[in-house]
Amino acid sequence: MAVRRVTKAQKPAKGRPRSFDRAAALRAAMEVFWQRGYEATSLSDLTGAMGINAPSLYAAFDCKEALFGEALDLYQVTEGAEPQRLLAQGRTAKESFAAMLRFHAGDYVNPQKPPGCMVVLAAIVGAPENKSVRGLMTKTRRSAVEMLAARIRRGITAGDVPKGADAVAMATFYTTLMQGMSIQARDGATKKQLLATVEAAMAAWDGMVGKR
Amino acid sequence: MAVRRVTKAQKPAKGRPRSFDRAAALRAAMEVFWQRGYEATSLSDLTGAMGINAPSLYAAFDCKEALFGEALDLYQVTEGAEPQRLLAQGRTAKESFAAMLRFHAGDYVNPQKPPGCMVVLAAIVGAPENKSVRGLMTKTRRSAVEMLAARIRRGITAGDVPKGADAVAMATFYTTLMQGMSIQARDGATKKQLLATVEAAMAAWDGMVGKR
DNA sequence: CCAATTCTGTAGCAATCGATAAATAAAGCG
DNA sequence: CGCTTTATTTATCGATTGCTACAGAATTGG
Repeated sequence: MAVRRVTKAQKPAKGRPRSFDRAAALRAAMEVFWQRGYEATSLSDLTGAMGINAPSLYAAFDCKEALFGEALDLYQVTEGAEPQRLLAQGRTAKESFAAMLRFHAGDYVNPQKPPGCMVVLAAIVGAPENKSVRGLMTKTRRSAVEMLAARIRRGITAGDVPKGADAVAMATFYTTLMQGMSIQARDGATKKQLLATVEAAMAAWDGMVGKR
Repeated sequence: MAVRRVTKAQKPAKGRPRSFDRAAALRAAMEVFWQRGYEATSLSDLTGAMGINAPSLYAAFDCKEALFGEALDLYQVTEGAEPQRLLAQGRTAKESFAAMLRFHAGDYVNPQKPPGCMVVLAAIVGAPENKSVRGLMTKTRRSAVEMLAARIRRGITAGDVPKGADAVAMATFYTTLMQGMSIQARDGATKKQLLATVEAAMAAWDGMVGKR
C-alpha cells in the first residue's frame, strides 16, 4: 500500500518531490499580502514568511502576481466562507445582512489576523505597472456587491423585501459601508465602534426598502 | 520700486535663487501621491512630475516623507476647503452633513482629479519602514471624524439635534461611509451611484438621533 | 543500475530604489 | 571686483527590487 501524502492525494509525480507544504506556504503568503498589500510585499518578505528560497517560490507559484492571485482566492475561500454562510442562511435578507455585517465588525479587528479586508486593502492604489492587480481586486469587489444584490433579490422573491426595493443600490450602500470599515479597522477601531456603525446602517434598512 | 516675486513676497534671499516654482512643484507632487499613493510613487516619478532634478527636490523639501507631509497639508487646505465650508455653513447639522456628502459624491469622481480622497487612499497599507506615514494618515483621518462630531455637537447646542444623540458614533458612521466611497470611486463608481449611497445614509439620520 | 525529470540552494542578474558628492552657476553683500 | 551663500546639473552611491542561471540533489520509470 502506497504511503498517503499529508498534503494531497495527487498524481504520483515524476521528479524530485517538493520539500515544503505548498498550502502552508500559500497561507503564509496570503497573510503577508493581507498585512502589507501587494506592492509593499517584497519577494524576500514572501520567501521569508513562506520558509523557502526564491527558485522554489517561482517553481511552485510562477511569479509574484500569480502568487497574489492564488492568495486572493485562498482568502475568499477561507475568510469569505463564514460571511457567505451568514448571508445565505438568514431568515430574511435584512437578518442576513445584519448577521454578516456584525460578523465583519468582529472579524475585521480580530487580533489574530491583519485588520480589515484583504480585498479592500491589498491593492487600492499603486504603480501603473500593477494595474492588472488592481483590476483583479476591483473585479473581486464588484462580484461581492453582486452577491449582496442577489441576496436582496432573493428576499424580494421570498416576500420579505418589498418589490420596489433597488437591490443594487442597497447592496452598494452596505458594501460601501463595509469597505469603510476596513479603513476604520486599520485606524484601530474597536469591535464596539464597528458594531455601532453597523447598527446605524441597519437602522436605514426599512427606509431604503420603501417601508414607512 | 522692487520687482515683485510671482511666488511670494518673502525675504530677499541670499544665495542663488530657486529656479522653479516651489508651490507649483508641490502641487504636482500632491497629484502624483494622490494618484499612486506614497510608496508606489518613486523619486523619479516625483522629479518627472515636478520638472526638477533630485538634488533640487531634496534642497527644497528635505526628503520623500517630508514632501509627502507637505503635499498632505496642501491637499487638506485645497481639497478640504469646500467640504469644510459646507459643513460649517449648513442651517442644521443634518443639512451640513448632506451638503458635504453630496459634494464628495461629485468630487470623488471628478475626472479632472485622481478618484477618491488622498487621505483615505495614499497610505492605507505598506511596508513596516513607512509606518510613520501611515500614522500621519490615521491621525489626519481621526481629526476629520472629530470635525464632524464637533458639527453635531454644535447642532445639539443649537437645538437642531436632540440632546441624546451620540455625536462621535454618528460622525464615525458617516466617516466610515465616506471612506468607503473612496474605494467605490477607485472602482469606477458614478456620481449618481455615490449620490444614491449618500441619500441612503442620510435617510438614517433621524433614526440615529433618536427621532421616531 | 542509468536516464529522465523535477526541485533546491547558491549566487547573481539588470533595473530601480531613495538619496547624495562634487563641480559649477547665480545671486547678495562688502 | 572678490566673498559667501544657495541652487543647479551630472554622475553616481549602496541597497533592494523581481527574477533566474546553474549545478547538484532527490525522486520515478526502465
